[in-house]
Amino acid sequence: MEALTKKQQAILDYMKGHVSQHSYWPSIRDIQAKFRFASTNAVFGHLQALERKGVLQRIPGAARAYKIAPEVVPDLSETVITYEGPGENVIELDAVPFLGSIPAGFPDYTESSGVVASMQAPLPAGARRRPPQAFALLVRGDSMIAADINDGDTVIIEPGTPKHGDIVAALIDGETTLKRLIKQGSKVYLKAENPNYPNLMPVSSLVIQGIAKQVVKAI
Amino acid sequence: MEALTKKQQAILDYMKGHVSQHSYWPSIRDIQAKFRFASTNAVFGHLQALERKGVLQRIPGAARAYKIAPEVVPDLSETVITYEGPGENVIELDAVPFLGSIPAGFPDYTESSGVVASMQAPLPAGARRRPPQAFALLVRGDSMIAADINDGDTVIIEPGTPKHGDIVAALIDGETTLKRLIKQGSKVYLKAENPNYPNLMPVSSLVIQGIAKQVVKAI
DNA sequence: ATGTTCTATGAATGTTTGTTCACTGTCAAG
DNA sequence: CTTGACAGTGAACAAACATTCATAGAACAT
Repeated sequence: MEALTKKQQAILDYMKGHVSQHSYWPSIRDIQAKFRFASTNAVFGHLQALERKGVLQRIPGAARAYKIAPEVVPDLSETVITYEGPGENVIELDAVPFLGSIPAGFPDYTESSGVVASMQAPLPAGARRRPPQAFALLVRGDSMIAADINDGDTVIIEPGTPKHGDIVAALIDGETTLKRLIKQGSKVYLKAENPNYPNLMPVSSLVIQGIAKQVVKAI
Repeated sequence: MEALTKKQQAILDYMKGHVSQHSYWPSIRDIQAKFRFASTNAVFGHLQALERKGVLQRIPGAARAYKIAPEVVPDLSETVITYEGPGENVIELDAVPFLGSIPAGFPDYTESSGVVASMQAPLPAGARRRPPQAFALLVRGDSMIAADINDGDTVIIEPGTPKHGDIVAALIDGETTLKRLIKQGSKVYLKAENPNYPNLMPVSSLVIQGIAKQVVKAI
């Protein structure tokens, strides 16, 4: 499998995030607006590249119609992880499905803050039929650095309803972010664990993907 | 929640099945062709009705873009079911998620054979983020009558790779069917367990949703 | 130096697709 | 008998959308 360029990966990630959040694919113009292209043809070329490299299938002539190759989903079958499940039982997972990368930075401010812009939805479209209860994500960015979650680390995400103080994976504007959840009364904020970033980020409509339960440090 | 008419239910089911199988929504004209309407407006009216009744959300102006209300998913929380899991352990599930109805008949021949045409994809779009490993389906139709699976029964479906002779839930042409899987060499057939129906149904591209593991009889 | 690939702009085209309007028939309630 | 909700035909429109063509700068290997 030919490797993807940074922009191709970012576009693919955005598309996956859009599907996860909205349940339908973005149009070419949606992608164009997201990445601030001046021409739809820029997007078109990237989509062609994604299809040529075998990670995306376009349906000719149809609007907002794509498929994603299931094979793009890697896994952590080689890695043995002790995984703290709900309750007190510790499960030893030898094959936590690995479902992509995730940015810990602010999606829309990434370019000016030096955080890697690439992010990935936790559930690729081709593999969402019967996803596991828990999954692993690769962290990109440094906004969780104060929580000792750094670029390159792997985070185990478990579905569930998060409490105040939990580190959550949340979908905001089609992008997945990793942040600490702050509840103040009825208001919900996301807090980046990096002193260089603004502390509280008010969230109107956020979709919690899951709760970060364990971090596997990069070596 | 206002009740849906038969046709509305069928259209909603077809849309869900289409998303499950193709990963993108059907266009109005796709639905029109499926139900042999002479006018797109027939579909349009039904979609309006589905939205008015709160089970479907349309995105105005956008093509192939819909959302499904998560609340439409009922459950079996009241029912306690002993569920035979993989291996020999028997699990007592008190809340198997209930994900819709399924026809046991032939999707395209239903009108002439008296089988209820309504079917439903096992994973509604609004609830597919983190579906459970096992789920329950309501059986519609009588094509599995010889296997003592009748209209109104509930079947517990478990994901997995089926063997020859297993009763499976399979997606064919956007519709979910419940049939026995027959493997003859490299060829795969689906067999309806009803002497009134043609015995073997050759399948070119079928998507196995899961294997029927247990039947909860209707009372 | 030079061709090639990648990435992008800008404009144009033609199809797909949602949406609207006018009209008809059916069926049950008042 | 009438009214109104429901389901459908048929035609037409306008916006959304994918796609194509012409062009060009940057990076990079030959």
